[in-house]
Amino acid sequence: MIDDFGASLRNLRLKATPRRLAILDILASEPVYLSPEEVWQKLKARFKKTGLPGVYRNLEALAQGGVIIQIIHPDRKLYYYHCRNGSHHHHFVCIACRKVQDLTFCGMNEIEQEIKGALKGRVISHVLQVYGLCRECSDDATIANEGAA
Amino acid sequence: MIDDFGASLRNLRLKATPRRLAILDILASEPVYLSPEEVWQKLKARFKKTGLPGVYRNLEALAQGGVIIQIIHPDRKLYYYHCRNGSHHHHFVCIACRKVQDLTFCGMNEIEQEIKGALKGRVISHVLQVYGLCRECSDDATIANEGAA
DNA sequence: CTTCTAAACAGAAATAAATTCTATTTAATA
DNA sequence: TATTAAATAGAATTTATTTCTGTTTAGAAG
Repeated sequence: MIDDFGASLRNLRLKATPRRLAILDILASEPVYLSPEEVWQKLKARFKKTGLPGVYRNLEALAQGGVIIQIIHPDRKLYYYHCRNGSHHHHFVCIACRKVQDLTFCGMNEIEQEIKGALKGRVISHVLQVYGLCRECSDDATIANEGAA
Repeated sequence: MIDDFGASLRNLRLKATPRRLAILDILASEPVYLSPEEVWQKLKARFKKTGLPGVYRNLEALAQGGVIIQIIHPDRKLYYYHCRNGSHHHHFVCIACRKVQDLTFCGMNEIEQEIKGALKGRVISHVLQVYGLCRECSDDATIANEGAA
């Protein structure tokens, strides 16, 4: 299945500009999340003229439209990731290799119950993200530790 | 029950300096989260000489030690909140009045199962935070809407 | 295929949250 | 009370991110 970025953009009333399509292509080709600066570096390989503010603007618009997602990172910088899975879900983020993996469980139903019931509040949005080591990086760490021991 | 900030700090091997205790007192007196800048403003009312870098350093050290918590905010700025509840839990944050309320549900057991099982990864940490309107702000919004209709 | 217009853009400049640095002070321990 | 590592003030700096201005362009309409 090939992603039709043009259609995604049309749905969002965003013009399918070469830079915008390239940014999507760059993100979709990566199994890891990228910083705006990194996206820009890769974009510069495809366009002689291209500015960082445009990258920021595009990433924000695409994330706003749900075509890509923002990664909440402990270092407080922005990162972006293209996620093929369109339905609501959360991510397990490897802090070593930056790989992103989908999670199926999201306890928001229970939490929403609690907020509506006990707190009588209204939920607008939520963030849930799990940090750790993916299988490969976990194995590496084990080997490294064994070597050191 | 009165919080013994001195004991908390001793446990963390942090000196109980007047500024540090005042920062804790300021945060513990607020039902809402504060920015470092706001903490500084309140601290300046108590000390003639006091600098913003010191506030940042203290807030970071205290959050590191778990005496206060960092609020992950959509505006990507840092906020801090003193939470009396020492056990693991998450928060419902009102984006209108900044009030913070404890949540009891945390689906990390299920998620940890999923990560260990299907993904064979290792969990290090997680963030879960819910944004919305608290009961009071929710009521206000309803009244405002009715007035407008 | 042209014309038109709002959106997208480059590049420079600005913003401001957060951090680093150096010299000075101070809390905690003996 | 002497000692010392930690904490601090205040100035300077960093840097991710945003704003601004003039130019270009994608997409719609004719």
